Amino acid sequence: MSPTLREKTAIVRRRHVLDAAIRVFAARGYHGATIRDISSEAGVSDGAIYTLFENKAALLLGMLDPLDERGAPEPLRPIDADLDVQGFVRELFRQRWQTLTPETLDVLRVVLSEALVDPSLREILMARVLTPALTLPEAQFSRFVAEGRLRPVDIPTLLRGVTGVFLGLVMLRLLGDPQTCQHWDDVPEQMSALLLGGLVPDGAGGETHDQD
Amino acid sequence: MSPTLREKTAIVRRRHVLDAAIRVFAARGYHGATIRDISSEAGVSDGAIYTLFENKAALLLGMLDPLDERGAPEPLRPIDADLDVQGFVRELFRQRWQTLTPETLDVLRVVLSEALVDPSLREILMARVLTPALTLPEAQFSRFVAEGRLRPVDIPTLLRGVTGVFLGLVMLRLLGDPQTCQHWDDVPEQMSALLLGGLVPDGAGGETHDQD
Amino acid sequence: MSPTLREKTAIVRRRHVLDAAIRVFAARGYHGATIRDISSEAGVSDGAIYTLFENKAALLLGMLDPLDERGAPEPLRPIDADLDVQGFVRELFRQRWQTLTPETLDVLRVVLSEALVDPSLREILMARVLTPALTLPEAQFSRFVAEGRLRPVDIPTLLRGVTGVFLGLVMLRLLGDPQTCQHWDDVPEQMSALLLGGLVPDGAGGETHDQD
Amino acid sequence: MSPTLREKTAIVRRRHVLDAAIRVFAARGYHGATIRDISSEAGVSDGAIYTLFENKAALLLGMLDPLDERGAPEPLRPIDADLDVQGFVRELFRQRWQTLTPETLDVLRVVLSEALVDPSLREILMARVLTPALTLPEAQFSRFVAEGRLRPVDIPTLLRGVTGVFLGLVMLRLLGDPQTCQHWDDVPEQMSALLLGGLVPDGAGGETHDQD
DNA sequence: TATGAATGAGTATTCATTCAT
DNA sequence: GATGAATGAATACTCATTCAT
Repeated sequence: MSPTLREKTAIVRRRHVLDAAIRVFAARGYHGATIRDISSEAGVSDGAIYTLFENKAALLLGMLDPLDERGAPEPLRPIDADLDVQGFVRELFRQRWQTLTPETLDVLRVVLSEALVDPSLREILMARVLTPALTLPEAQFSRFVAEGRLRPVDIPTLLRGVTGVFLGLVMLRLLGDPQTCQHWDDVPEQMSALLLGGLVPDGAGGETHDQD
Repeated sequence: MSPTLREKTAIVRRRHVLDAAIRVFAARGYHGATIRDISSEAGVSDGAIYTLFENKAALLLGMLDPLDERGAPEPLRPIDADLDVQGFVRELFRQRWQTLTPETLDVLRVVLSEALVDPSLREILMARVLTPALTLPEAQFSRFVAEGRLRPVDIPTLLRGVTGVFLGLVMLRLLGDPQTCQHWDDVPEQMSALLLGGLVPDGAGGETHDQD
Repeated sequence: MSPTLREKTAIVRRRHVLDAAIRVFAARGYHGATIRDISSEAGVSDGAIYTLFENKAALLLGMLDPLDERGAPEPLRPIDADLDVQGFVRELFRQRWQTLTPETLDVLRVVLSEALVDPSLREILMARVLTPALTLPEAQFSRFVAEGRLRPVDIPTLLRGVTGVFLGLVMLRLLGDPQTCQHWDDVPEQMSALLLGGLVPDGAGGETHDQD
Repeated sequence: MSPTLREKTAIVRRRHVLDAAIRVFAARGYHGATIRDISSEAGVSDGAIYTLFENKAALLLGMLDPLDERGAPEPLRPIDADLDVQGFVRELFRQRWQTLTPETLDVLRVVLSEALVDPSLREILMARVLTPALTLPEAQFSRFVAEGRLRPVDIPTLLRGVTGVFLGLVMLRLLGDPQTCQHWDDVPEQMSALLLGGLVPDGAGGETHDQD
């Protein structure tokens, strides 16, 4: 065992193994990765994994913790109250994009992959990541509508749209769309602009949102 | 049995097994499903699967065929040329939603799950499904821009947005967001309205898309 | 696969594997024996074991079946009704000894070993082997007592004694007592004689069993 | 701490760990019990076990020591020389039964279980427990025969019978025969009576022991 | 000496795939 | 072609043992 590892406390060790697991899972998928793969990548023994995690599935769940730590708090950050709508939406996209570090994208790759076919993981992902993303900004949007600074759209629907764009573009990136990957840093600005201004030029008869 | 009929039988059998595979994969995931599960569901023997498909992975690839058959051709259908922008966008969303039969959603659940962690499947999915979706409507949108009926947005970016919303909402549905599941049939209309009109009321200073 | 094995039906195959398991378990103990050991001994693959038996424990339970087949029926055989006490007891011992083929002794070695520390196996052994041995001869002994041909001993106690001697001598043999192993075939006669006649010579004041 | 006390502590610790091991082995079996189980039960660390015992097997062997201490010395106790046969046999059974404390039964459960399938343990058990039990009373019985107070039976055979009954009834108890468990304290008296008096009433033609 | 975290060899079981019938 | 029993490689997990502190 290297001195570097030795001086690490259990929690650091745990984090170290988790990082290795994220890399390996992202590269081979949850099922394609063996405990041996992960322990090798982390530079520990097979058995050590099991002193830190209950089992292989716990490694997957453990990957969600940093997602909370880094992802969730951000949207909670009180966005400047007298921001205008444009500023708010742009800031929302920007914040969400900021959470998407390479490691977070690796986590999402694996967690989304498994959540699609594992109901229990799905519930956890829903409760810890998606539901916050779908509800926290509700208050702010409601205020904007009340103040007439936003078209009177259905807020939950709006949030599905906003989160949908975010999630969809993450998928496009994870699925390897070259254009999305290449212009990744511009995407939040582009998407907020798209959503804010709409497609139809003013006066072009674009009164299309009085449905519903 | 004539060779033609024999061959036809093979095709029908293949389709039959594929349908069973879709159900089983969707329920247990690709890795959680065994050949035995699938052969039981299809009412054939284990060995029979291997006369119809090279191996387990070929079942997964086979699931993409009907996606082509039903999904891809649709966007190709020449949308009425003198449709206005609103009509075109709405029709685009409607068509894509129409492809999302329960079976297609099952296919997407499994294929997206695997594509996230399997580069080779990713490429195939990209080539056969996503690239068409991201490029075919380009021409029409370009014409709209040229005619001044659409804000002068970057077309590829626009298509990432449109496809992103679509993909993101599919994800929200597959991940079990109750609101998305419940109002599934209203979503295309809501999303096209959102995209077309934008969030900012006319005259509210929403000139936000001159960035880039 | 050898032609010899090939022609065996599943039930014969099962028996074949069970025989191998008995040999291996007897040699290494239940826990010391690996599935690989058994499959090698039987000349089949690891996986084949699991098409014939639920799991390793089922191999152990399966070993009890022949014990029933060969062991239980014997004591049931209607022993000649007008046999005298001496004849009956001798016949009882002889029959029980007959069941103790080398293979049965191997089975007993393993089953007794595990039953001592596994309550569930204990129950099964009790129900299928010991209880019959402890109760079936009750009727005959009762008749002997009623006819005054047997001292008025407590029948259940007597049967514990008879079965105890049997079980104890099996243990002595299994534990390797040289004398017991060497004179194994004489043991039933010796023990029935011992039990029948008692230790104290007639008239030596040996009226010791009027207690109770 | 003086060397003596330190040493004493080690001995006490050893005994303490051994007691814990007996309880755990009896409950889960030798193979079902982990070092962790035992160290937890004893309230020491895993590593501490290995300062007191060479390895797991040494714990098993260690369990035999108290069996010597309590079990073996007893039969050696010079039984009153002018005891009559009945008294001697009864005393023999009583002494053996006295050694069967609950803890001794736990030890026997585990040791017999393992000895059945482990030749090396078998030899040790034979040398330290069974051989003494099978030979020590020989002298006394020989004298009785010489004095004509005992039928002229083969002494080694007689001792197999006596020890066999003992061992067999211990097995019946350990295997959970309800009757044996319930009347456990009466068993020595019953069995000595049975052996002493025989089954056949005097004068009923029970001259059955002139075999051999 | 005691600790208990780390080690890694060992194993029951699964399951994609084959192939004799 | 169809069958399904047999194959055996692959793998998560356990636990006796060690050793740095």
